Amino acid sequence: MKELTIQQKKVLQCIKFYIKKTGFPPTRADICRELGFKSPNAAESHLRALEKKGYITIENGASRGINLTENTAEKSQTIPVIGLVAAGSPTLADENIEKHIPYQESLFLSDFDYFLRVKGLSMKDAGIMEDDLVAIKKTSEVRNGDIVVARIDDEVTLKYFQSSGNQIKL
Amino acid sequence: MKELTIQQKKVLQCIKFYIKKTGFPPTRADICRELGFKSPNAAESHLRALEKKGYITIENGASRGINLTENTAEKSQTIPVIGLVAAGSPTLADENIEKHIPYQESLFLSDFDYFLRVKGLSMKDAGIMEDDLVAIKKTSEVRNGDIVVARIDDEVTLKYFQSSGNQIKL
DNA sequence: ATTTATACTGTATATATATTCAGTAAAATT
DNA sequence: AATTTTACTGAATATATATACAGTATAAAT
Repeated sequence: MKELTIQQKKVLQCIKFYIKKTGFPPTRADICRELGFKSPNAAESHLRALEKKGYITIENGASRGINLTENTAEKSQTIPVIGLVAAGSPTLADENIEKHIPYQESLFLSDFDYFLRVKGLSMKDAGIMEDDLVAIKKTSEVRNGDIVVARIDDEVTLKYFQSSGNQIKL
Repeated sequence: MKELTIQQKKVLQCIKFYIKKTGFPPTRADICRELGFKSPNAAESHLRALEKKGYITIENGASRGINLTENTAEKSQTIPVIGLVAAGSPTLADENIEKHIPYQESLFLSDFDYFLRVKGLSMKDAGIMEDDLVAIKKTSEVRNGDIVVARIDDEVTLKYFQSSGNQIKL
């Protein structure tokens, strides 16, 4: 992704801050007010630059039609731990988020969205044992041999992904 | 917090859905389009009712100035857990529901209707073990290879779905 | 019995807002 | 050296949008 200039970073920060504060994106005039610009075109130009560089998308014609791109959207500081299945212990099953672990980016090579606690031994051949934590990343591309959180008829389990022609084998 | 009417719930759901989809709140016209209203005042009235009952706040004069209240935004729905019974189809009847567990929409890519607790080891090759929870979605289309909740002679089990011509193989 | 809330249609309008056009000027890129 | 990008001011405008006003009708609350 292309680098941002200092001013563009300020505008992006301004958008994030505004959304956090009000719950909806700013207008051009709002950005001008926050950053001291005197012409709405100053904001407009920066927005188009941010769009061009892939940090935001703009819905043309719509007011406040600014949308942060996925990688731009602010990452939560803590990573939720979710129990995949609740076998046995009913006390733990009462909450599906077991806890939050503070997220330190440097600890992991790749980034991910949440931890999943493994129940059952279905993946023991892959070295994933019961109560292990699995880092899950939401993505749209899958390659053969990947271990995925599979949704079959909208049921959720961990599977190998194997696609051969039309068929998908799990 | 005051109870919402069915229509007001629909409007609130509509707002949530719109924000999730686009990243910013809907206009009155957007709500009308989504829910089939023919007058922007229909949306306006509902919004004012939702504001009065404390589910949203409205910034007067601002376009798309709708903000979900903390209570409204973080309110996690609960989904029922149903035990897989030997005979008869699983229903959402109260006597079949083991418990409700809090459900956070953002954690799963798709939505589903209820959890089913697995009894028996018929699907152990697919990695579905006893006491696992399976997320079930009520649907009318089934594809080959899907795992479905099958009912054969009043017995409910999980099966692979395999259709070849007229025959259905499980 | 009267008031209030719900649930709309339909019209109208002030203004909030995006967006274009015309400039100026410096910095970065080719 | 020429072009593009950055970084704005300032004015103008079409339209997107909130919002008020005038109705109709039913249900719920007081």
